[in-house]
Amino acid sequence: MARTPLTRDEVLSVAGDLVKQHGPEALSMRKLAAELGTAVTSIYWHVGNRESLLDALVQRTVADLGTIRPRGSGPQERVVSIARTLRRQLRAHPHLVAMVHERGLTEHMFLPVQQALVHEAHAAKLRGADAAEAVRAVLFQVVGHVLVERNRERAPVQRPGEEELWAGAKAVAAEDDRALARALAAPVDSERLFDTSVHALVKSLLGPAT
Amino acid sequence: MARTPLTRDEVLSVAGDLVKQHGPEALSMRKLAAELGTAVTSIYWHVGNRESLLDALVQRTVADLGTIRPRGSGPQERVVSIARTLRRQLRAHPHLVAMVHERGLTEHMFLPVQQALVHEAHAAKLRGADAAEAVRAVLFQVVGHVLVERNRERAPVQRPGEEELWAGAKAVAAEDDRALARALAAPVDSERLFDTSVHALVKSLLGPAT
DNA sequence: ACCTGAACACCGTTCAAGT
DNA sequence: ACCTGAACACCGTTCAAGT
Repeated sequence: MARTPLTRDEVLSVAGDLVKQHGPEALSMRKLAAELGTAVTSIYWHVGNRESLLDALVQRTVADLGTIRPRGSGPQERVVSIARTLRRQLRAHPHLVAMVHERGLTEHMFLPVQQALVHEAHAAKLRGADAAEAVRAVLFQVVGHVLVERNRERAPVQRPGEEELWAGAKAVAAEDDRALARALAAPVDSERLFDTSVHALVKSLLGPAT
Repeated sequence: MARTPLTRDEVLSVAGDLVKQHGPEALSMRKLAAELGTAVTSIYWHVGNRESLLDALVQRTVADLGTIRPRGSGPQERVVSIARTLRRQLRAHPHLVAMVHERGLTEHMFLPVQQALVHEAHAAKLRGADAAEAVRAVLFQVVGHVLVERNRERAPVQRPGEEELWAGAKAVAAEDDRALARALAAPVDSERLFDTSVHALVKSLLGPAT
């Protein structure tokens, strides 16, 4: 029954799989030990405790984050492309990204993106504090949107859902605009909404001064 | 030692206090029982179990959410005022708001805000699907920003922090823009950033078509 | 250096028994 | 109708003891 010697890497890798699948709250030291075929206490020798195990997983995630290659001709298009890529990356491993966030390593994780955004802001003739604020506005926008999306997806059936809220005859709110009521009753197309919002923000921030 | 009869309201109120102060993860049935001066099992008679206790707290929060009075002359100003108010409300009881979110009641909680935004979109001459998308874009923007803010505040010391990241001589990223490097090294003024972003978004969405 | 089981102090929940 | 303690099945962590 005796198994091959346990390694720190093996612990992290199996723990990472469990977290990716079911989230950090589903990771118990006892379950992990069972999965590894060792005594619970062996894990402690290799990784200290549960908290530092999770910390180590987070470090890995940050290190693994790829770089960003902006596409498009003008700065505005390229910023939108950066935003789209970032959204996709963040949505790929939601549990791990959430953990990175909780541990305050978001800034670190986003350094490459921020550099790419700085480059585009400069290309759009923004300088100094204006450029910094544009970069941060886009970053907040993207991360915020992803967090809202995540929350909506994780959430169970909305009660009452958008449909009931806006469909009924009592939907006075829609102010006699049937098309509006219909649009608000339909489920959110969050990818489309993401594009619209980013475009709108970028247009204001990087567009010609008015 | 025998205390006055336990009521469901009392359980909820004490539980609510504990959650407001230390978050839901700090609420254990045993601690709550101790606080109430009863046996752990008495709580179960009144509220079922831990999960439905938290559900009940969430219901209360949603019901307690006040209405919104937009200020300002034009639709753009008024939307910004709605956004500011919403941000303030969401930041007042972060733990409870997070729980509302997790339970998928966000939509319900935001009905009044959404109605107010619909009104302003109409005032800005938006109709149908365009109005709906503008309303949702603003809502996502505000909620997203608040979530990012919350995460940043909850997070421990950033390592490396923005300062080190952008200050060093190796900060090639800043592309010879000293003012930019300085701005990115300074801590985020997230209220100002919020205003900038919302203004930018609103200007694009509600402003004159270009 | 690495692994182990026993033990401690916590959980949420169920249940039969009390009044 | 309301409350109770005992018991069950879980936790994370420590520690002395093994090899």
